Amino acid sequence: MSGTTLLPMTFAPVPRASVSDHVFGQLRDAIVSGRYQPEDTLPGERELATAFAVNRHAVREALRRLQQLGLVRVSQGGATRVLDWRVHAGLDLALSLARSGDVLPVETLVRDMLEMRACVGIDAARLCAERGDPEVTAALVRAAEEYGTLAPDLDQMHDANIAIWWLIVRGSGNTAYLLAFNSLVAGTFAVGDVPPDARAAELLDVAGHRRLAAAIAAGQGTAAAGHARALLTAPVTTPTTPTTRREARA
Amino acid sequence: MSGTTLLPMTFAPVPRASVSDHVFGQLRDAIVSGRYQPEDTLPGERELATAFAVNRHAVREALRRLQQLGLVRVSQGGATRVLDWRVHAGLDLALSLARSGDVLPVETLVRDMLEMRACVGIDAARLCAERGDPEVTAALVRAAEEYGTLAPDLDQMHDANIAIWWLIVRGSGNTAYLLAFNSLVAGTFAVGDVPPDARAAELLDVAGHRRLAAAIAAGQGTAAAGHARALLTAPVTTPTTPTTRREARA
DNA sequence: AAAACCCGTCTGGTCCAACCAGTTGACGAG
DNA sequence: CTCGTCAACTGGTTGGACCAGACGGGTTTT
Repeated sequence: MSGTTLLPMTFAPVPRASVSDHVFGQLRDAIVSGRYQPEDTLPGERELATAFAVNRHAVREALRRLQQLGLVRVSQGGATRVLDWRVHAGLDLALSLARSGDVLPVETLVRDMLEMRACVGIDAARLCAERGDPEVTAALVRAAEEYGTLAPDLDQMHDANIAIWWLIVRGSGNTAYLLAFNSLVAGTFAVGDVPPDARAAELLDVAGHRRLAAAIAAGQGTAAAGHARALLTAPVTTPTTPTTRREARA
Repeated sequence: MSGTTLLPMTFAPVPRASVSDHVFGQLRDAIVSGRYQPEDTLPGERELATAFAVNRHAVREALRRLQQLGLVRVSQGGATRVLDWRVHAGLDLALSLARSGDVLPVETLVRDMLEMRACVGIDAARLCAERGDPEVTAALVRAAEEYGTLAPDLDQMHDANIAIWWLIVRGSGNTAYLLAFNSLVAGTFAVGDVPPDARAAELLDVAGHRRLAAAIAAGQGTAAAGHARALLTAPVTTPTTPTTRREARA
């Protein structure tokens, strides 16, 4: 317990990207940004290896990840072809899309993810109320109680908020919702500066979260959905100074 | 055109899985089925390589894919640890979950995916009506027209149905919806025998799809959402022999 | 001339062997 | 007992070699 020197917690662990991570990132950006069009043939592995100045194995590992994401289709003997990510990529791509922001405007992607969060969250709240495990709902009420104690600190509230919604999604018993929730959380984290201030109003609405938890614990699906809607649709409909924040692209 | 012998189209291309695909599949199943618990340490790469009787690179490529899915966390120097997929995996895992059905009951997963499809589809229809590109809505009306001509053939209707919904989701302008839709479609395909008969009622409702397309083309968001709900919630609410099928948990 | 075939050469797939680079933990010096 | 050191892990990277499937152009056949 002693011996650990106190450090400012503003330090983030230095990201140590491996060689194949770099290759993956560059190829991913090149594909999602359209520099490689669908059905284009990627350069051969050996050629890519020399171009990136890395070993061929590193290129192969990167290609495997791209294949897993649905960005390329590799076939022995034939060339590796680029797929249309709008057709073949799954929600996990949102994370990658967020990281390399030059694909489509970051704020559009954020809006999309918030919309989806609302859509899924509302239904998850309803389902959690209707078929939620008493244990989970109890934990939810408890979490909603403790949520208020973090009142001013938005960062802590953000984490606690995610924990609350994780309980709700988990309690809905819908695995697809759970996985989609994870994808959205990861994507939101990746985009970094998500909530300008619209999220703040939602996060600070302690009473709203408490009402939501109560409705779920009471098994009132419709009421729970209503409270969830009140919480989740606010950021989407509130434009928050429309035509500002458009820099960071030059 | 000549020379190609006529073949019954019931033949499916033989799946040629590479070595790393096998390794990936086995490790994935071992993890999602719980044979490896979260925080467990996976055997070393060299050990896995000898266990699978393959080269270490094949193991590494498989591990990269698992990492991409959010199933493991690898760190140089330290051991590769198993992550809790319910926390770290994204919606793309649904496909893997469907493939190795021993994780959770297949029909539960199908129900979850249908629920999510309804949730997303309804909102996408509303958004497509409200902010859909005229080109897309026109194509949608056209697709809905042609949809009826495939009347009896359920397989063709299934494909055409996916095409229609792809247009709607695309027209909604929400990239997250689009990616989630792709994940769900892939997962549904992977599960194979999706629609017992509940889907049939939905697929055969040609008029319903036409109404939906018309509402979207007219820009009537609420009406579109209503028609979408009518189409999409039927399979979910229809229990198909209610209190049966509850086994597969012992 | 047109169709069928064959084979060189390209692609990715797999393997072996070695070494680099962090992490961990046990062991010995203080 | 504490602390530094170091050996023994772990994954990360490299090079080279060979196998297997696909493609394309040239040759043969019709």
